[in-house]
Amino acid sequence: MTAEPLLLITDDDLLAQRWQDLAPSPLRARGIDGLDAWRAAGHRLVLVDLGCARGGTAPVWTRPAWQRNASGLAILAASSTPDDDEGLAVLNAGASGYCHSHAPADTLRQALDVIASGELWVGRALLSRLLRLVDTRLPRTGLADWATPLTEREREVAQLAAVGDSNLSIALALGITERTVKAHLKAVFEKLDLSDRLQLALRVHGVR
Amino acid sequence: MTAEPLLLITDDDLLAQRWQDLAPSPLRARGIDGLDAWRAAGHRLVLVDLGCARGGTAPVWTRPAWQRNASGLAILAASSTPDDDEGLAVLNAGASGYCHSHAPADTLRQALDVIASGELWVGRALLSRLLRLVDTRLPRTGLADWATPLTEREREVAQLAAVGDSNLSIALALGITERTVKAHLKAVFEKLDLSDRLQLALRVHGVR
DNA sequence: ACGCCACCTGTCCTCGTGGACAATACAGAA
DNA sequence: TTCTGTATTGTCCACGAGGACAGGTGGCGT
Repeated sequence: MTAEPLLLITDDDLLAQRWQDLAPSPLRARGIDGLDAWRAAGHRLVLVDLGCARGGTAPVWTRPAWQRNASGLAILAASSTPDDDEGLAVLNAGASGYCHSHAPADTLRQALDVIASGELWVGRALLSRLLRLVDTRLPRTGLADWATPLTEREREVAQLAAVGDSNLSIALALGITERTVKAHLKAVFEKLDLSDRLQLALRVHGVR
Repeated sequence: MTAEPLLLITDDDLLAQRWQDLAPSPLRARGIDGLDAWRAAGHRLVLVDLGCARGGTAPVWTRPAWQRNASGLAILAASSTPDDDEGLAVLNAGASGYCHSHAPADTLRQALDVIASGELWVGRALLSRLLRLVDTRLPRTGLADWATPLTEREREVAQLAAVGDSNLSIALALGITERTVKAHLKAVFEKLDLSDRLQLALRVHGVR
């Protein structure tokens, strides 16, 4: 539960006080440059107030310090005036989450837990808007392509293999023998004319 | 922490067993009709396996029992063969979350926590795809992302490995020894915290 | 009843992969 | 000049993957 070291970035003293209890003993920085040192220290979890010097200067997520480190960090971006477009921009810039900076402590803590575990966190409002947007202009084919020649079971096995699961873990997940997994995968490889699971992963995930 | 009563809906006994530890003493139902009684009892939290009678019949989320109750419940829909379109459909049908039915227990528990608190849960893979779909300008971030901590040579090797080349063919392509390729890849795995070339391929190609 | 197919399992065997342990050469920085 | 980082190569080893055999069950349609 947010046991990981947390870095708070805001130049708003009141906000810093509100955030103080989110983790055992969070560190405080006023500028985004603290990111470099934070990452160098081997830490990942960051809560940054987008209100930091917003007026006038370029948005925080376009600064060098952000660009350099966003990839390796789990950054929860918080805004006191949440706005869907800002959320999209900051998420696309590598942040792991976007929320209201004055959200309840429980909500913030949960969001931090989620991004600390490697997932993404997007609030109800923005997320449901995303869903509505995508729903209107439905994506393209998707599944029917690689999955069509496969049986149900082969699809399941292929799906798991394509995200890097080993034969054994697939077997345990599906309650069958490792040998059987191999048999299914062999059929998958033949049907899709693939050489190994890496090629399968590329095919399943639409690479090329 | 998922203290709320939880209803498991699946006709897969193995899955039910895997899910048994998600909450103190979860209830089990084999069909979606249990939803009515569950809501009548004043409960909200549900984990439903979309594999329930999928073949042939209409998708679970179009059945009457679902339509009647989805709004008042916090439903986490799980699929053994996750597919973006299915995810979108089920979320638009009122589910609060969509995930892989064989996801690690910790992940499932976290997802349940999130939807129990009234938020929505969408896995990293689907969510990042949503973001990409909505915001069409995304190229720069993806490129320098995984490559930043790597040296020039490591990047070259990683690039080739990520499209399925064997160590030997990479060696031939770069005019070095297979052993050297291994050394570079070892460094790549360490720097990017990856276990093998399949994970590398997924990272390089922006999956998750 | 017979054949087809999906699903499941077993034992070998070969090979690529990734890690451990070790070493050389060369660049630029302190 | 020493030191650190990059690039290079070597041997040995354990493990998983995939192929090549060779089966077993149950459903389903002709």
